[in-house]
Amino acid sequence: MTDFDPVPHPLPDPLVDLIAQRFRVLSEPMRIKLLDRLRDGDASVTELQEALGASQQNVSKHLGVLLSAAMVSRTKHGTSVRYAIADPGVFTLCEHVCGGLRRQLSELDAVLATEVTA
Amino acid sequence: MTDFDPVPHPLPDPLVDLIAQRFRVLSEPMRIKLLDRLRDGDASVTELQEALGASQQNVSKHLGVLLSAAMVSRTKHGTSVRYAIADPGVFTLCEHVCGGLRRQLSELDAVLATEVTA
DNA sequence: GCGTAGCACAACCAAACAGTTGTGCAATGG
DNA sequence: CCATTGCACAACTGTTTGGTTGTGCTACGC
Repeated sequence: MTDFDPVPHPLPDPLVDLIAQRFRVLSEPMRIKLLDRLRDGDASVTELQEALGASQQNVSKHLGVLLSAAMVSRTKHGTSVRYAIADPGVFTLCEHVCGGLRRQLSELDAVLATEVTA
Repeated sequence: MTDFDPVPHPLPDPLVDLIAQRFRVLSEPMRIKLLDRLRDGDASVTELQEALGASQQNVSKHLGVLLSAAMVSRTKHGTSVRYAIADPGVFTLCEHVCGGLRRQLSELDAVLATEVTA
């Protein structure tokens, strides 16, 4: 259940589109911030709005995108609505990206170092 | 060198922007296809163009984006230019995305199954 | 040199998208 | 009931961006 077949290669077109679409969902700073905030636990739209300092409509809109991608879950709770992380895998992705960024910085440092040494 | 500090939380704004920017680079099907093709080894613009069935200018443009993100490397080789994967980490990312997609499909199947059983 | 092949750059167009404004709607408290 | 709170939907706007077209530039073969 947790181990999968290797990813096909070359990637079939429909899969390519799905992958790109997934990345696109994560390509907005506000959505990253929302996910990062939800890492502390579920929250209402109002709470997220205050945490990010954005308009209520904008927050709702981005939450809608995340919900469509099934990255968050939506639960009506009285007069309020609580959003929560539905796919913790997104954090793994972010960590890998951060790792990649650090790698690039390290390489840049190395290049600059040799540059100076030379 | 290969193990890093944990990712800070909450994510500082500049880092959020970097992460989102990185994801944005990967949010285009054509760029995913280019990376997938380069997985077989380095290639010239013309080769990539023929492999993807796209225009030369468009391929060059997307390669430029990938190059700016340091995901590919560019090497002049005679009258031709060879592009190659510079950051193999992108494939890890793609695999994680694929894994997430499969998880979602599995869950969907499970839901449908209980739906039928009920 | 001269024509050609390989590639990148700039200008343009159309589509997608983020953000705001305005509004509708459901649930709660008085 | 009625006003208020919490949220989502729709329309609009400015910006971004993917793709095309046109062009310049560099390296090679003749």
